[in-house]
Amino acid sequence: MRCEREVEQMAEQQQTLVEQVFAQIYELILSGDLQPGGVVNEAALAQRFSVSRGPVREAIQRFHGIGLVTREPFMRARVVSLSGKDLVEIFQLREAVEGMACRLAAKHMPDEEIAELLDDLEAARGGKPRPAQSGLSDSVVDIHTRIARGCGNSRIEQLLTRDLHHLIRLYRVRSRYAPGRPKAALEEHWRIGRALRARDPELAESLMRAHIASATDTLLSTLNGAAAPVPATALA
Amino acid sequence: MRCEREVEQMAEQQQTLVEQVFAQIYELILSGDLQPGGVVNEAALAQRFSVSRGPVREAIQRFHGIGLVTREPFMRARVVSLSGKDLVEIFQLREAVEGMACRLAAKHMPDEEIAELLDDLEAARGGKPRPAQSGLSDSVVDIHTRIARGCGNSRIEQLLTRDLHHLIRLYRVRSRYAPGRPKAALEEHWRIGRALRARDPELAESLMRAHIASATDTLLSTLNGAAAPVPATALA
DNA sequence: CACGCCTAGATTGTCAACACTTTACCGAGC
DNA sequence: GCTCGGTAAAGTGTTGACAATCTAGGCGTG
Repeated sequence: MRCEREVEQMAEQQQTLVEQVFAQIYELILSGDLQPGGVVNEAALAQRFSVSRGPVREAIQRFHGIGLVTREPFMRARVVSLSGKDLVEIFQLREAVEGMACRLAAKHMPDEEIAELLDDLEAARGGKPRPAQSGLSDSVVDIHTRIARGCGNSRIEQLLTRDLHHLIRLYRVRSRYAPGRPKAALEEHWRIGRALRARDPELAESLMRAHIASATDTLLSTLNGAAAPVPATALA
Repeated sequence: MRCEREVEQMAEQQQTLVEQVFAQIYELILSGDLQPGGVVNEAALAQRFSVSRGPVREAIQRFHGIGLVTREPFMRARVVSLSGKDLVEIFQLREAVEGMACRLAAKHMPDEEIAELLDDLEAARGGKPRPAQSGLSDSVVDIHTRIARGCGNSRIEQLLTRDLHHLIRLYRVRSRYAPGRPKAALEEHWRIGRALRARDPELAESLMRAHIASATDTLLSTLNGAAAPVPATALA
């Protein structure tokens, strides 16, 4: 009755090949296996995933729509390569959107989530590496992601955690921390957390914006100074 | 040497079929031929454009990436249908991003563009329908688009003029103006223009945010009041 | 030795056929 | 008469083959 691909299908959750290929290519990009600016070879990927080129092409078009891949007729598709200018632009956008997310989070985020966030910040400030909370608690995700998730606006959440995060994570793989910045960032995080607990939207927004603006400054000086790979995500 | 499709290719600018199909489907969506929530039939579109289903599928995947089309395995693809909640979320996002765009525009927009903008606002306020500026001057585009273009941050510009505009335009086709709102909007536009000319980033940003927040309020009451199609773009 | 043509390989673009899934319709049974 | 199952049709998912294009390397000519 069913074809011989049944087993495979079940193991793959009845997903479409396009979905799987999309996810796998995404992994390749994040892991650095496909580097920014590197070519995306349809045939090679198809062979690697044991599928035909059709699904691979469709997945690549989707990446094109998302903005992670650029494409010109008959030229090879390439993973986007962000210039310093691009990164600054992204950080400016983040400043506006995360500020708004923070404002909304101060209004809508549940009390317990804020409390948990403050606990984690406390632990981080103390330098202790969090008491390995058993199970897959999502309290390990960073403050920016948690605020984005807690802001109650799914479109803002998507933009911050998916679209922009995608781009910034491209440059995370071999990131190094900017000296001195993490400590200042921690202090700023702490202030933001308190503003959330105080349910002060105005303050929360302005603190977050200042926080990211300061990260942008650090980013700029890093860009101008070293030719080293940009530690974009280590800044905020 | 060349194949018999040469003529056709030349006429179509050597574009890829995927590109053409993408553009044509986009037109169908904007024109209301493909309605929000409506199904996107691959075979029908392929036949309509005289291509095979391959390019159509790839174009649809790109729309999926952009967020204009939703898709579930083996279910038909559908044009996104925005709920009232979605629209409010989009307007909140716009408030943040257009505010930032306005701030940046106050810093970076060229003097002559600002002057031109103020001229057009003046004409609009006077009620005169602009002296049909010959040629394809882009001064006819609305103030929001012009500020987005003039902010100097291409990513913000893309988000405002492409991604979000796409979504909002879905609901423009048979839009009706909210009574009284356009006049207030015109006045707010005017104030924003003056803040730009004064090169006051703080003021420009806060005015724009207030402008969009006010449009959001109107949107909300429209949503709660009438069941009529939402005149989203007529608000700001 | 440099430069340009030009041929062969690699890669992308398009298509038509086939496999699979859902949906809608229709008749049997209660 | 209504519901439940099954079958046909419509639609989506996937594939391999073929066409068009770009790219790299060899060859001859100046």
